[in-house]
Amino acid sequence: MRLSARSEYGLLALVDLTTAPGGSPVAAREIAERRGIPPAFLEQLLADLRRAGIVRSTRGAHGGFALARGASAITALEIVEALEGPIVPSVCMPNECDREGGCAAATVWTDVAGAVRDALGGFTLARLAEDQSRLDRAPLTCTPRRNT
Amino acid sequence: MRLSARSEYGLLALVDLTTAPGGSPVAAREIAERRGIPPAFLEQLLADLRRAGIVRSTRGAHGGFALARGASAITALEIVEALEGPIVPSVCMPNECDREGGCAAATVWTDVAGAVRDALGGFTLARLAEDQSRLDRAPLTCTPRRNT
DNA sequence: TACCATTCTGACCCATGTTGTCAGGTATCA
DNA sequence: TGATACCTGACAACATGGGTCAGAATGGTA
Repeated sequence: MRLSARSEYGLLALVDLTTAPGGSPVAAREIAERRGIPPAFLEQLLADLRRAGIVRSTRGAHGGFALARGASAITALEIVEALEGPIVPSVCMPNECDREGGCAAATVWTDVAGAVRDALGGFTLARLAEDQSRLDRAPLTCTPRRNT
Repeated sequence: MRLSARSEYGLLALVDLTTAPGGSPVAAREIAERRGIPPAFLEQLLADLRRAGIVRSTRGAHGGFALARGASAITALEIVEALEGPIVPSVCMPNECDREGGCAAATVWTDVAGAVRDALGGFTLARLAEDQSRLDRAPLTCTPRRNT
């Protein structure tokens, strides 16, 4: 029962973008270095976030990424779903279960999915960036599971 | 963001045990056949559930498994945690994050974990069994992701 | 126009986890 | 004593996740 590192990296990168001054784009490599994220991997994530309309990109020299909307209009739910697909805690969901009426387990998974969506939807990127800057002045280096 | 088939199978098997008459033990193979669960795999799950104190087993002829407690005293949370380990949605949880104060992402994962635990804790095995018998009279055959 | 910075895309690799299977051991009852 | 059924550990096949790499496309800048 866990989210992948994609969500972790994505949230960190977007918090980074939120604190970037003005609307000037930030290069992926710059974010990657600051946050300790593998650069090539981060590019993939940013591409997904762009396709989801969360981020906009400008190519060429002095290009990079910037938020497509205000940070208070972006929720953690959007980010996670953009990076991991829809929140579906099990294979046997109501409409995919072999049984017509669904089985009792399906109602459990539906409730869990709703709870997760509610929890994630309660966080805006603006709040996260605020929390972050309150947590520390030093550069953020939350580096989960780096293989040495 | 999903639970594995272990939880699915475990819930189905325990619902099956709940509706078993009296306290007489039910053989694992019997449950497996009725629910369409691979027998040897189910044995592993039942062993985990026994170690978690959710189920008690009696060996030998006419042996089998039965609930260790009343069905209203067993929650879906217990079952899922027994089969999949603790609900930890990400690697970077408060106490495991490299940063001392934790990063902003950690608070998100903590909230999500709490929401999932609450949702799962809201379901008792008794309610699930009741839901199930209300859903159908026919034998339950919720068979997720059978290969062919 | 030529060059460079940067995004973009797809293919690929490796480690790990999931979903089982199998063989044999052990306890209990008839 | 034999049949039944749990118990345990090893193992195999497959899917997924995490990450790398090469190269193409695009747009600023000199």
